[in-house]
Amino acid sequence: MPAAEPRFFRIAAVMADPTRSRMLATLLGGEHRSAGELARVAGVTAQAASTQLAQLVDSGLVTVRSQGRHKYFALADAEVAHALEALSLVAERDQVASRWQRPAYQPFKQARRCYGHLAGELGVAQFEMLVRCGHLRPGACNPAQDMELSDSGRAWAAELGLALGGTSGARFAYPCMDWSERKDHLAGALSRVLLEHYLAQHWLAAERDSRALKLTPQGQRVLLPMLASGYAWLQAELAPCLPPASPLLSYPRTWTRPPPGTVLRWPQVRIG
Amino acid sequence: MPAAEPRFFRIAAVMADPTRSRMLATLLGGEHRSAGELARVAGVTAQAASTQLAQLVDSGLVTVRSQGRHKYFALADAEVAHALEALSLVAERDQVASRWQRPAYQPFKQARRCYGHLAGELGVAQFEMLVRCGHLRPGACNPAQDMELSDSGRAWAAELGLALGGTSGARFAYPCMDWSERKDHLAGALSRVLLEHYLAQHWLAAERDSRALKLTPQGQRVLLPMLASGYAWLQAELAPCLPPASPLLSYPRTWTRPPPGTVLRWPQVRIG
DNA sequence: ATGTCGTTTCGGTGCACGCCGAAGCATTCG
DNA sequence: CGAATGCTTCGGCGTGCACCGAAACGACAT
Repeated sequence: MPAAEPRFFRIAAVMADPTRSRMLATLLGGEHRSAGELARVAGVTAQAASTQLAQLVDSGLVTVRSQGRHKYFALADAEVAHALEALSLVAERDQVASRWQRPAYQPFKQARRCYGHLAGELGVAQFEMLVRCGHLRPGACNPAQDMELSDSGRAWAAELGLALGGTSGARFAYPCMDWSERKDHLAGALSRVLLEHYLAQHWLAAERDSRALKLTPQGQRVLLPMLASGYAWLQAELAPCLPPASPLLSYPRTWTRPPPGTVLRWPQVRIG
Repeated sequence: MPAAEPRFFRIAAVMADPTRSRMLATLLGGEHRSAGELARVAGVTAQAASTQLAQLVDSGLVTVRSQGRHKYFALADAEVAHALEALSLVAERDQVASRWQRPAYQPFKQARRCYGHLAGELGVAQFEMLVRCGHLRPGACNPAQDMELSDSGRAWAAELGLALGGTSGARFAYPCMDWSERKDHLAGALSRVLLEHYLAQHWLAAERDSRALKLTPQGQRVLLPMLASGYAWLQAELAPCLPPASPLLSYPRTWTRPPPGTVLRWPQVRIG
């Protein structure tokens, strides 16, 4: 007798088409996109896109919102995003060294959206800075997966001018494996607010039709040292298991490893 | 211009076939299976199975080992298992209430293998017991994802007669989202040793051609109260967000919630 | 109203691929 | 050695499905 029918293959089948996968990869940024945009990004005619999008919606991977004569599509939820990331992690397994060094993928590797939060080298740097500085720690009620801000973390957020009011409902903060870096970055409501803040401050700029994010000159001055500072001594510490460094993070490193047990605080950054 | 070609769709395509998905689901148990076994489980002829298995190997999802005239297949690594679990999590989203209550899926929901470790209700109970009793805590070097045994945890393991020698190399312990329970269970080397121990003690018995695990009468007497005890007050505490209880875990609950901060120890269990 | 734009439906084409039966190699055993 | 077992390769069949062109539908604009 054959085994109990697994159900995941239906979901896999929806993800298994190049056109649909391009659409999903675009939506993985976490923004809403119209059917036309997605058709263009996927490189097919509008008719084809319409059919594929209908399948994505039927399967529950994607949600739609009609607005006038437009239709806006978005990933259904974080679990879908997570599944896509997990697949990418497997798919890019052997590619870490080669693929990511090709110039076309550099912006993507450096910083990109991942379901509304910051991923890539900058995302990993952000996460490690927060954890290593003691701003972020395992949550009290679910220490296995959820994270929470410490006192110093809340101070850091306040200093940054972050509005943490509207973060109820969704999970606040949790680690998410980054498939280009193969290390964790930060996911959850906190991370979304952070990215929105970075964009509002014009430290990062969104590329059209892409999940890639570009560091602006102001970002180079303010954001990069903030995130990379925690990364500097980290990189020295973890050197053996790190992939070759990207030029992006070869920012002057002035920080030295603090004595163990020290709770670090990000040095005063005044935002104009 | 079309977007950068995502690569995950190739992996998804391999998982998207019913036959291959049945094979993968079987291998998700973590054991090696011969081509013939997999053909039988998938309900196809040997030729068809051979073709599909070749694709699974080519794609890197599965590894092979030849032994005489047999070929033994296994999942390539934990990342593949993780991707399959993540897909299942999406695929079973709406099914939690209905599907899992059908009698045919009960044994599967109660206890099963997940890449060599214990999953299902028992797996979740085990994880929550370990965390809530203070035996397992966030790891020192990677608090975000890895876990480690506390002193009480090591004592508990020693008491159980666990051999933790051969657990170097692979990740020691980390949480893994259970797609039938939608809560974490324990993954990693520790978890594998635990499951092997349970099987060696004949507390759990493996089903043929299936990932389902069956609680033996001895298991009901010894293992179930050990795992469910931590679950008892937990269930009361988390009642609002818990799915309807399974008959499996309606074991008499004698434990009450300890005062906060208490480090719990599993009461003496002497194993004959 | 008429035109424009974004999206959908229809009919038809072509390719990819999963299956089986039969035959072909290996390995093990009597 | 020949028979049995486990797996693989080959040829052919059938189906599913992604695509396009053409046409239709709806919302908005002038």
